[in-house]
Amino acid sequence: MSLRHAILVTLSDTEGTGYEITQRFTSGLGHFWQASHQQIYQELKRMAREKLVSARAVAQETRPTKKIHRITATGRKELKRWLSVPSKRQPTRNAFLIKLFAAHLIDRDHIITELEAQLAHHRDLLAHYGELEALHFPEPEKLPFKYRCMYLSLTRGIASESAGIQWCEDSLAVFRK
Amino acid sequence: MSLRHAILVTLSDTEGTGYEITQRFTSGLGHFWQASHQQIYQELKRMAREKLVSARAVAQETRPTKKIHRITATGRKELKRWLSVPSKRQPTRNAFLIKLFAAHLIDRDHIITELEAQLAHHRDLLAHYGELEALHFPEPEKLPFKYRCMYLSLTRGIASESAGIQWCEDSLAVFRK
DNA sequence: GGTTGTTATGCAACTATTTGCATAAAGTAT
DNA sequence: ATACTTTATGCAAATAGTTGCATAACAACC
Repeated sequence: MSLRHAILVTLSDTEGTGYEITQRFTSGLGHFWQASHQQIYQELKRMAREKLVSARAVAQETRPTKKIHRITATGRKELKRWLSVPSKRQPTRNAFLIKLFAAHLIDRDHIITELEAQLAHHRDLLAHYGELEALHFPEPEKLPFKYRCMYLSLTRGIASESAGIQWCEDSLAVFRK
Repeated sequence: MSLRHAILVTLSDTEGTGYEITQRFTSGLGHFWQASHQQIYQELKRMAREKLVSARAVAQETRPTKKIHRITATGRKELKRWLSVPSKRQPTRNAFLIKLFAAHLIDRDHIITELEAQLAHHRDLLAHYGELEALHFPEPEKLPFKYRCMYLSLTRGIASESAGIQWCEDSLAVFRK
């Protein structure tokens, strides 16, 4: 049940509508926990029912009425509780590695194409993380503790993608040879 | 729908019961795609209905009757089809990184404990992969193509865990300072 | 003699996620 | 003019995965 906790994290600083939370997921937190707007709206409804967030409707002139969600004291307490208990690990699920495992059943071109796609994706993400780093964390050593933590989660992404790139390049070399 | 394809991969060489397939997942393929026995039994039932596998019951003297599943021609065709189309990537879901992102809300000891747990887990996995490597792939350059592919998927695991260890150690240094 | 582990299967209930659809109005680009 | 994107919400159905339980017999260990 981490989706609700991820939502609580996005709301712990700033209140927001389902739409805004969806955007925060797309740009920031979503790199660690992806969620669609349908999921987020549903979860917000449940969270409101359980008093983890409060919702107030705000009518707008030109745009549809929006519902602004704010974390409650209960929500904050629940977030802290969750942060303090060890989380069990997500099960790994990587379809590409299953394919590679059985790659001898198809021809090399397919594998190379997939490997290239993986490589391109790792490179895109790494470039994106690099931009975030340059933009938000130009001097990481000088950051206050809070941003230092956020920066660390970004470095995790950078490390993963770098390792992924290296592995893809090495593997491509094997198949091209 | 990769579970069924992972099952087809395990059956592409050797037939097996739900129980045996579960074990194969636990030891081998399960490093890329985890699945419980309940899931596997259900999926096998569906796959039998759709003629991707055939099942035959085998009575045993001392043990319960078992159902041996074998991949059919249709199943093999479906596996090849799946292997040849680019797979969309699994959404990332890493609860630990959400926690780290919001780590400033709790005290450092909790974060250090979690980081140590992550580190221990990465080390365990790396050690395990190292054993698999020594056992099954002592001389990777000399492997026939099929085993070369399997070996590559193992090296992916090794690369990921190594990167994870490095990052955990670096991050722990930040928090301990 | 009792507990634990292995072999072997499965149902039922629940939670989580995905996919497809629907509405509605304004802004922006071709 | 027309098409696409953005803002803003949501329902419904389907698929996927988790958790808890149940059965049954033998083998190994203490």
